[in-house]
Amino acid sequence: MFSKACQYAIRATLFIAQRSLEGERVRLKTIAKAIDSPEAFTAKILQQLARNKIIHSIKGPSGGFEIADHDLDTIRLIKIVEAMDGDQVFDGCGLGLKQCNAAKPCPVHNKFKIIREELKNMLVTTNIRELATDLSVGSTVLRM
Amino acid sequence: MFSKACQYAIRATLFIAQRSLEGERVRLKTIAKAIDSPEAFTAKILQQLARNKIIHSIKGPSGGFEIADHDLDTIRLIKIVEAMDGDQVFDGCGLGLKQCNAAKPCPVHNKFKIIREELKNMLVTTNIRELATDLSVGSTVLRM
DNA sequence: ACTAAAAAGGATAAAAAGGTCTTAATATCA
DNA sequence: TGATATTAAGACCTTTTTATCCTTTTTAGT
Repeated sequence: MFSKACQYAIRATLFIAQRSLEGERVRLKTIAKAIDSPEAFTAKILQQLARNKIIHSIKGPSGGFEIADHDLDTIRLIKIVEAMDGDQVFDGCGLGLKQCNAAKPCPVHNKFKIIREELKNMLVTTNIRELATDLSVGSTVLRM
Repeated sequence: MFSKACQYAIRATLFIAQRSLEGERVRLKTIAKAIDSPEAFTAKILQQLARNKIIHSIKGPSGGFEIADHDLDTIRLIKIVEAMDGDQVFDGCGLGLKQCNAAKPCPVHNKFKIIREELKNMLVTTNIRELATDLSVGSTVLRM
């Protein structure tokens, strides 16, 4: 469904969010260990998230990554997915047909449409605070 | 959502099905042109579909590909998707977590679950005759 | 100012996906 | 039976994705 980079990005964002709720800033190494991802690759992903204003990065000793409290409410899952994978997940034809649209639908157009719309809706309505809070309450882990 | 190979596979299968409805057998070249896919790559995909008993291949002059009439009803979209992409599309965690399940769900588990189930349900209930018939009735094309 | 700790960025490598080409196998038909 | 048309199969190439490594930049603390 999503690229590996996108999956790491969501896991990393949730972990940072959870720590940000507690007022803590986290370093790359900590994040990579926590979400069980390759450290160097994760660094690239965090850069991309920072460029897209999804997380905030601080250089230097005692630096790291954090998410401002008010961003926890405004940042939705879709923002992460779009930053990493673009929008071809929910837009575009399920069969890869460029000319497929409501006026000239491919045979599975309408069947896919419903699912894509639900997926998009879910991503648009889910914010980071909600997920991070769930994460803190439950015993769930972001590792593999 | 699906790999390119899977998209080509669905398009090819639908095209073959449509022709099979008319009692016609189609050659690789015809298929590749009809669905606008690279010929050599399509050949490989057709082999895979044949090995998975989704289509039937006939060698030699006047050979080609076809789908037996009764198969048009029994073959569902999911069979194609599973043959090409495996089952990680609807099974497996949206965040790539191996340990994620209902007992120990990741934060987005339940949100994804609904969508995955609907996707799977759609693929399980959609058969090839239905789609091929739609294709014949409408003016829609399988090309890009 | 100096040092150490952190992220940023560039170059490169490995793996997977996407795609091509050549040869073999098989079937038809003169 | 032999020539030919067609798919099958596997080797090979290309591009994209995933991943690593090394150097540079920034910054806090001393």
